[in-house]
Amino acid sequence: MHILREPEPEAALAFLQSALAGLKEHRGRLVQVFANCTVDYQGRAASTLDQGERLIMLKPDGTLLVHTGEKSKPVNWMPPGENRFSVAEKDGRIELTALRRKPHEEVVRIFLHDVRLLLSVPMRDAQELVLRRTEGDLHALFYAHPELIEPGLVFHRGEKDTRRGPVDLWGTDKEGHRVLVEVKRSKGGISEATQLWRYVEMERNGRYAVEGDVMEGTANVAVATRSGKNGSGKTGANGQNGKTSPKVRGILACPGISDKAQKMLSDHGLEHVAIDWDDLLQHLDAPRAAGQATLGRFGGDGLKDGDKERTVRTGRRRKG
Amino acid sequence: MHILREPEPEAALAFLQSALAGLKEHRGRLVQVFANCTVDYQGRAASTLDQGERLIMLKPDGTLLVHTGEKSKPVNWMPPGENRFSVAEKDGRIELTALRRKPHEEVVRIFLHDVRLLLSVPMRDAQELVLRRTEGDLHALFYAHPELIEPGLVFHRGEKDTRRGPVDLWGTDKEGHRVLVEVKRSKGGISEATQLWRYVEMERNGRYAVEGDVMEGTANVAVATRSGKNGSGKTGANGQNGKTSPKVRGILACPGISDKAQKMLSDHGLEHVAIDWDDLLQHLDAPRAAGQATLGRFGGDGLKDGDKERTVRTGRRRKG
DNA sequence: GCGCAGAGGTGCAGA
DNA sequence: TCTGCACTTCTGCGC
Ligand SMILES: [Mg+2]
Ligand SMILES: [Mg+2]
Repeated sequence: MHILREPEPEAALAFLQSALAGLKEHRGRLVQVFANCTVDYQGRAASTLDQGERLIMLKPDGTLLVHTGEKSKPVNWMPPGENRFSVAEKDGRIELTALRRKPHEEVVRIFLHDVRLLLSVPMRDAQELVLRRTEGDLHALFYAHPELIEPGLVFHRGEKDTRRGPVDLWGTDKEGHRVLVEVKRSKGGISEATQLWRYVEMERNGRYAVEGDVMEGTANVAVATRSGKNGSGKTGANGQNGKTSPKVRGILACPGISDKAQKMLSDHGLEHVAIDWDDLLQHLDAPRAAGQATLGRFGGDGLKDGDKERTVRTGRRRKG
Repeated sequence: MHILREPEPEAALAFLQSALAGLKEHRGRLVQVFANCTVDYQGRAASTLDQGERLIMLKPDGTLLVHTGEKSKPVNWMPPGENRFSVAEKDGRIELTALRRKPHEEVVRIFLHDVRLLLSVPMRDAQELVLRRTEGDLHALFYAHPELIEPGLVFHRGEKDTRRGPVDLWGTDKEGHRVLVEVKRSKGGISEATQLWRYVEMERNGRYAVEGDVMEGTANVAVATRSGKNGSGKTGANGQNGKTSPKVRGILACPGISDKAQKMLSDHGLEHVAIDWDDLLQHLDAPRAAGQATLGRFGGDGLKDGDKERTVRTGRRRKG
């Protein structure tokens, strides 16, 4: 570990040159510069940042972060990749530059007016984050236990590709109707409702599936029926033009939904199935063994009937 | 500035207690801990992270960041807010905890097994980032110069609220037809095309505007015409059922578009107007005075005719 | 490399 | 506080 406090410009330059050269040594080091600096960025956008005290951080994978004393996001940065760090002296001040060519030509130039502290610290870390309560957890759970969405439902596919992107779950209900389910880990907004509609609209209209252009004057068949004045009433049949069959249903499975989202669903005869994470975690939670998510004991319970509001739980998942 | 290298647990504890107490002193300090640690998180989701060397960073605004030697995003974190940091010793090891109640109950617990370095550094910074080439720059530019989108176009509103969210620009073309424009700073994907469709579908169908439910059996009128086999042909009139009038056009103004997005637009008779940032910046770029974006000299040039591909440029904008 | 979609997204503005 | 939305989003995954 190397530390240099309040260095003169020459010493700072030497330190940084050495630190950059050794950035990837011995499983990698974290290099930090506390300095009064200005920052210029050019790339996907462009920015300037006048003089102030910030923390500059360099990682062995090419990551550059510039943090101020506020907020959780860096004020300037460069994502990891084939980035080239360089340091040079110009007119008596040190210029630290990060440059990349891919996937966009980008450059961050940092002018160090006054270096307060320099660090180079080895970072050994073999562990990976284990994250639970992800959308993937819900996918696995619902796929294994479609009855949690609705009795009689069967899923044939996860991540089924419509021609408008992949829908989370793809199945058939007990009436034999096609069912598309889009799952969200948190409250659904209008964009999530719209995403579901994008998939369902495609599946309801074979016309759109054609490679070429849609014929002029043809009427769009996507239509909604009443879906309950208060949003929790019986959804009833989703009105659909008789020409397209069988009926295609769309379900947004998530905890809660905004008013606009509910309206969007209603407009197109789509449905919402509510998820309760607390219930889910309370019932599951147990299995701590490594490997795949344990979707063990799972009866038909945890399923409140009557108003398309249900309950579930999750396993776990490794990040990355 | 305080530095403590390879401290004993007792010294580390004392340092951290003092550092946390003085976190907001004198315009704020940045507190860092380099340590071999494990991390537990509970909140919107839940995670565990086994032992490894990481950087822990605390900001005066409540921000907590835990960085590994890889990636630009922290492996664990807590966003700024009314967070409470605390440190304590348990079974001979130090536990650093961050807790918040709003907007969600969340806690990050960090167990420090071996502290390598402790820092508390003052951070004075009065400057704010100036960012250019934002979507907002395009909004202002197009609003002031609708001819860059299309000759004869007039905008009445920016950020006009449809009942499905706010569309960027709202105007009338020279035929007297309603035009909705959604602007994107980078290439448009299927979700951006879908977003535009969400707005246009609403404006084309007064039926959806009704507070109550949509009637069963009504046909959706949104329809596409041929929009060119190669996507660059004459868009022609967007076929629309005669019942809804006047015609409502939708334009996605962005640099480039994916195939699926183009198909989505074509399916619904929506259009794409291409943006060329290089052209824009080349022509503008000049004004460096502070304050509002200068949308000065702007003729009808920079507008390649013939295939709904045009050109523009931007001003600048302050972040926050 | 492109494109889609999730994220403990974060940050912001408007109601 | 909630909602919609941009973001130099980042990041993972599939094609
Ligand atoms: Mg999905
Ligand atoms: Mg917009």
